[in-house]
Amino acid sequence: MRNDNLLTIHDALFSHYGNLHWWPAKTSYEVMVGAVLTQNTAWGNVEKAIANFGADLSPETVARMELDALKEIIRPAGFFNQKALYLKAVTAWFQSYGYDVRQVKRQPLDEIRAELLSVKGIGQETADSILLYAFGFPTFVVDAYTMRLCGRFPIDAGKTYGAVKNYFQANLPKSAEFYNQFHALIVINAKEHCRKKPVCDGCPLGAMCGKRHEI
DNA sequence: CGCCAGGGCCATA
DNA sequence: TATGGCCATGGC
Repeated sequence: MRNDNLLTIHDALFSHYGNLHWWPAKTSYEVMVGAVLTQNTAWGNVEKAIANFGADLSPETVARMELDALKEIIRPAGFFNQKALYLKAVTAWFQSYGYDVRQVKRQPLDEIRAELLSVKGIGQETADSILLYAFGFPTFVVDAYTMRLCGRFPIDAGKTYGAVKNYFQANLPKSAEFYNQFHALIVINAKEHCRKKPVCDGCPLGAMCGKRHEI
């Protein structure tokens, strides 16, 4: 086995979980909101917050809403004082494109990414999540699950966000669809098996994992 | 009960 | 550049 080959890992996960067609959201804007709300937060809590918006989770609504009202809606997602400000900020950024997904997609990836990183509350992971899952840009998302995977496998992907992201992008087909799918597979497997406290029984990566026998 | 979850900001050295 | 403290809820 070539355990330095990310494709080996991807193929094993894909064989097990199949095509996930992922990120649980109906609209691009909902992806943006979810990306902010899930910062260091369990997705189940994000779902409660999303549900509190009711049928009207639109950028226009959030832009118009009183800050205190927004805080109450997103309270279940935690860190609501900051996240309410973050949602206002990213919504204002989206407004500069007329809330038009097509306008955003027309811009160069590097420019859009730099813009998002300048928005309060949007760090590298949140930016890449929005770029990939809301707008379909080919940029790989490095999250805690990805870092954990790298830590447990005998691969030298680097330590910083940028290093790991570059490693993935250098060793995978440059495709938004592929990045989307692979990251989704990493998340699913991290939740089911590659937890902080590992559940190795039945893990599709099995013997590939360098820490498999050290637990 | 304590631990943890799909981070990011800010102050400090 | 690189740590450390802080933010908050809900599931287990």
